[in-house]
Amino acid sequence: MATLDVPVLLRRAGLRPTTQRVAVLDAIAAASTALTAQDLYSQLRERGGGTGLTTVYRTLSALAEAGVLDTFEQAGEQGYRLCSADHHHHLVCVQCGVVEEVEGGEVEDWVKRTARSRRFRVSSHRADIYGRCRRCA
Amino acid sequence: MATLDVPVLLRRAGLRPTTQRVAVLDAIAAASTALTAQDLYSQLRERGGGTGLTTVYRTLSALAEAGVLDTFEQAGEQGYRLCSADHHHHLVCVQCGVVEEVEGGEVEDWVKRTARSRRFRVSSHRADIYGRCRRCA
DNA sequence: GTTGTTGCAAAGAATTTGCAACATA
DNA sequence: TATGTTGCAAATTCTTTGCAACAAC
Repeated sequence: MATLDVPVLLRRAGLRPTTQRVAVLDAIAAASTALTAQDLYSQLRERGGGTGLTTVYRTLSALAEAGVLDTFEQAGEQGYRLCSADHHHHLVCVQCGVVEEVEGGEVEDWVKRTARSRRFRVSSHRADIYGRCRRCA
Repeated sequence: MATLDVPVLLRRAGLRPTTQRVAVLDAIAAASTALTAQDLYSQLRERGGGTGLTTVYRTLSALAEAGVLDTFEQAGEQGYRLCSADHHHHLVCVQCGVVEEVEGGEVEDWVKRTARSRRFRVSSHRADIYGRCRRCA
């Protein structure tokens, strides 16, 4: 894994790298699954760092908005996962929750072709695969 | 559009075709966009039919579970849309909300190929395109 | 009659907002 | 110092549950 400079990532997103934000992003970066605001709040709280739930919510929204995090719906809650800057898709393990990024390949052609035939002006698309990962299968 | 027998659809889903359920499914069938439980509740209420919010929620969950409805996340709310029985994907207009079903085409190949290369056992997948429909573009 | 269904009121749960104290550039 | 940030408490909102009355088979 490439070294990750959390403070720089925050600055790039237009956010001051405060102690709390760094703690949130560090925790997300260390995870291989998507985490919810509540997950992060308990996790940070256990580790003693005093970060408020409100701050966790605000940090996550801002980072998702900035494209630093991908979002996933998980049983009525919003999950967040660190992601690469380039466009990508996901392989989500329904058992352990691990999320792997994968390239779109044929999906991108499908999007173009489909949009053209329906005269649809594409602004974005999303394609995810759910199942069991190598370890859980 | 093929004629739609709402009571039969309900029975197939293992639900008694009560007045309230028929009203809910009728309203969904008449819509070209995904509707939330709250949407449906107000709509049915305006039309005078007395259907409780609880019933709307319960009907929607049951129908989604039975595969009669597709679900979409819309700003923290769950949207529901009538769907065909066969596997399909969507074209969602971000302006007017219209949802069109489309076939997967290359997507299906991509899913197989990707899963194989990552040794992933697929249980489902989802691919949706967002943008402006013909009329809104 | 038996079993499924409804809907109110209350409970639950996630998320947002107001605002005064605080930290950073 | 000016502006961005925090976090508590309260408010919002969506959704679920308990339960007694009711409807369908």
